Amino acid sequence: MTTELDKTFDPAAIEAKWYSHWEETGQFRPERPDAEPFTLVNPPPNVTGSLHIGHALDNTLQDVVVRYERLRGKDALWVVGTDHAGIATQMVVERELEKSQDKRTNYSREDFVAKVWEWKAESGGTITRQLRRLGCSMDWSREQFTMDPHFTRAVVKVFVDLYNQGLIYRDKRLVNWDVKLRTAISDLEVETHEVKGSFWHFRYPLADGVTTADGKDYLHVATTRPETMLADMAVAVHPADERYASVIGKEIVLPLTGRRIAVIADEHADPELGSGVVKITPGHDFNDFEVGKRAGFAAGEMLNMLDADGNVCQTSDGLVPAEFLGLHRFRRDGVDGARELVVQRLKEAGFLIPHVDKDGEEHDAEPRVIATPFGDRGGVVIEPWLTDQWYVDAETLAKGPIEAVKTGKIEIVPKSWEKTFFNWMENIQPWCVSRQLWWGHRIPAWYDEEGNVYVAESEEEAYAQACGHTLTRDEDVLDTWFSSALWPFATLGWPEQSELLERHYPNDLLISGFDILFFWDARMMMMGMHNTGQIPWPRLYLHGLVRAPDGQKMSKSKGNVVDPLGLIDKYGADALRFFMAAMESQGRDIKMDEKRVEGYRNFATKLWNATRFCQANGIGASQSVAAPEATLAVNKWIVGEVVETLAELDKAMTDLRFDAAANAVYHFAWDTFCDWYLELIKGAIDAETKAVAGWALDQILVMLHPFMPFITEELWHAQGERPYDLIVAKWPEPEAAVDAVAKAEIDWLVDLTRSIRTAKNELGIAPGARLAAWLSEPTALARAVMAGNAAALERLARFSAINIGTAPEGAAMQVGAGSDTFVIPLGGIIDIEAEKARLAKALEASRKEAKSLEGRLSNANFVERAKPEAVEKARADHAHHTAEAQRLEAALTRLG
RNA sequence: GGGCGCGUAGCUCAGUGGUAGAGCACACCCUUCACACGGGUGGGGUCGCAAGUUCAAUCCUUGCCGCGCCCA
Repeated sequence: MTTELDKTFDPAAIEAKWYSHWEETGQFRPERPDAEPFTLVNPPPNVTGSLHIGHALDNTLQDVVVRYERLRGKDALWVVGTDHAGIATQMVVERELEKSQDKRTNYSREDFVAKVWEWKAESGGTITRQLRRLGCSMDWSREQFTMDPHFTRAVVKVFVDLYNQGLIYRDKRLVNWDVKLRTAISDLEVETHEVKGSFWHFRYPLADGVTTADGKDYLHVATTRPETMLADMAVAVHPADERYASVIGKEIVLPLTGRRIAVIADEHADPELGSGVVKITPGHDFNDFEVGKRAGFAAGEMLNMLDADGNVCQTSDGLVPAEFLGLHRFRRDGVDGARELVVQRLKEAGFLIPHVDKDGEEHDAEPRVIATPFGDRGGVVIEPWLTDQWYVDAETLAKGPIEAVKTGKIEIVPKSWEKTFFNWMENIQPWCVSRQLWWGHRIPAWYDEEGNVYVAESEEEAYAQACGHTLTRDEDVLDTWFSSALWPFATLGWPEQSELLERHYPNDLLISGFDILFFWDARMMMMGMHNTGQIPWPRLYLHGLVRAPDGQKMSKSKGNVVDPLGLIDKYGADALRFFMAAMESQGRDIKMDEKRVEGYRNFATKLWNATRFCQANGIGASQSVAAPEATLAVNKWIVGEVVETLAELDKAMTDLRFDAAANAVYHFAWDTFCDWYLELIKGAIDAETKAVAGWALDQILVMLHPFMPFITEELWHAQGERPYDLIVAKWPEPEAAVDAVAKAEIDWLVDLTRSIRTAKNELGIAPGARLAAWLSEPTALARAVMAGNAAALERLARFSAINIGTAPEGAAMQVGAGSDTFVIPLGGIIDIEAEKARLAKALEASRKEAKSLEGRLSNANFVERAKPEAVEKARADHAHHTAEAQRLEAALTRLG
């Protein structure tokens, strides 16, 4: 029994119902112990996050894959969870506190962390609820969080193991310091932007009466960061720069501090740039740090003049004048900082070399565009800062993944990303993994009174190592990406060798945006291969960004973000999902196009109404997975069309061509099934046709289900009693082949129908007019169709009668189908000249084609050297067009 | 500066070594008993420019122009 459907399709009415049904009945991961496993892990969204359009794309693609594999009978597991997102989450909770004039430092670390957990319990589930609205079928019963106890154990073990293997170490070097968030960040979290700045020129006086070769008693240095001169430790010139050969090893008396610093030779100084002299501040510049090391300064000796907030502090030699202490590094909130004061004092003391512009005017500095590093979270200028941090030896860990991608053990789709991947991996820098935050995985390292470090999985073990020393635990936490890098295996229970892990690791595929290729994907490869000895997944699919309609990147500040939930409210989750899949053509960015989402909502409605038609005609749920027996050409034909569509769909899914897969089902459902099959069977729906039509509709529902899970599940049940829900139905197995004879007959019928419609339209005859047709010498094909599909033929072609024989003299319209020509007398109804013009136009087109093909075929080079298939096709096309031209000529002759 | 990618119908995008397709938009027709969130028909492209390879190039090669992204 079918359930009667409403006239209008309302997505909202069915979405919530089916989702909770699936989830409550455990169908996102049915028990399939004997089935082949299929595993996908979801890039864990930030626990602070809410669903944006990028998540909608990413998760739709994953859900399409998972539902597809589940329908194909696999033990499909889609791992889901959230990421504790260290900085982001801490910021959210700190902002909450600020609302009541409160702040983090009013609490103990333990109390603050407890507050974060409270926040998570109350507000951390937003995005997971939203993923449900999108219809995503992840296994919520095993939902994970990167700070779950078992996950934390995995993180600690990896840290300790890597430390013991010498792949994690503590080092004093420059880090990217975010002065707003007061933490180190990794180089990936730094974004370089070009900003307008200044370039100042100074005189650095030579000490002890030394002069340069050309008699100057100073060296000319230039800088975009004058404040750092308070911590200058040297001035460098190129060793081969003859201008300065005589002053190498001599000293400078640094203005303001009076510090005596040496002139050193280092290839970092480029003789071509400016004066060829550069100031060296090893404690505040990455290049200078390297120069400083080469000049013999140990990291511990390098001068530091800034505190964690970016304010000036006293250097270890105590030479920074008091008036600078406490000033911010540069102008902030309208208040001048150390930069401005340094320039002012140097100018007053005559050390500033003014910049003369092209109009001859003097300025303190030369305007310049400067590539400046900013923190991606805090948004402030990053300060290279000398601190002790923990580093992962990424270079060593990268070797396995590089090899895996090179040998094809890991395939990156689309392949064009491989070059980018290699370029980054082969030049990878030590990965700074410590963060000066309270929220996160605390680093399992303890220090004794003398500063010796003990790395252990627990405090007890650390004490055991420390032989009676009193220990203090490292204050820092780990980079969030350090833990999410373990996602493919720690979510499955690693380090325990559980059955789950055994079965589902390596995973089968990872789908992510290309923007996290380095942040996450590459690090999963490193951590996965190092810790488990196996690749995390054999395939990595990278998709692009969803852009605003005008092609711009969506951002809150631009105000051009499109809310996926709003689109779901308006058009339904199925429509949004179908849009995402249909637009995803391997890696290209997707421009938001709401009209297109609307179009897919229309598609859903079309399917809804097609089902209503079926119901009204006694077409219900199919009784078998295999195609029913068919004797009628239309039925044989539609079975064959299902077979072909299925092959197309499977091929597309194998290739991860989501657009091709979506379009294959769309085209079959709308064009083939609705526009032709249903029209062909109308008025002649016998038992066989009911069975075949019901089966064909079911195949649409199954094939479409990965893309549009809600409406398909609704219609699946509306069609009658079912042994199981669609979500766990059987993937089509028609056990039938394409019937070439049936196909030829239906193609002929379609061809005829189109020709008649076109002719009527061009001649201004009402489309519904029923006309008698004459066929003088029907082909075998025409006879077969007339015998087997008489009802459909009359219905679609709108014939009142088909007469075999010669048509009576007089005005007539002539239409072709295959090699047959129908003559349709239209005495008095049409303008003969109009019909002649119509035929003449068609004749011209056919002749032109035939001539072009003839030209090609008469070219000996083509016939001899082209592929045989190409020649064969050209011959066939030529024959067809020649015949068509003859047919049209005859038709014109007949009109006189 | 290095790397990657893009430029195909008005718009958004597929595509193939044998002279191009989809959706939307547009024009005209249709209140045909599933659907106007529909049906039918049609117009519209020198496939960025130039040279080369080839019997044949939108598809391959090179250069140029324009646009975007990543890295330094």
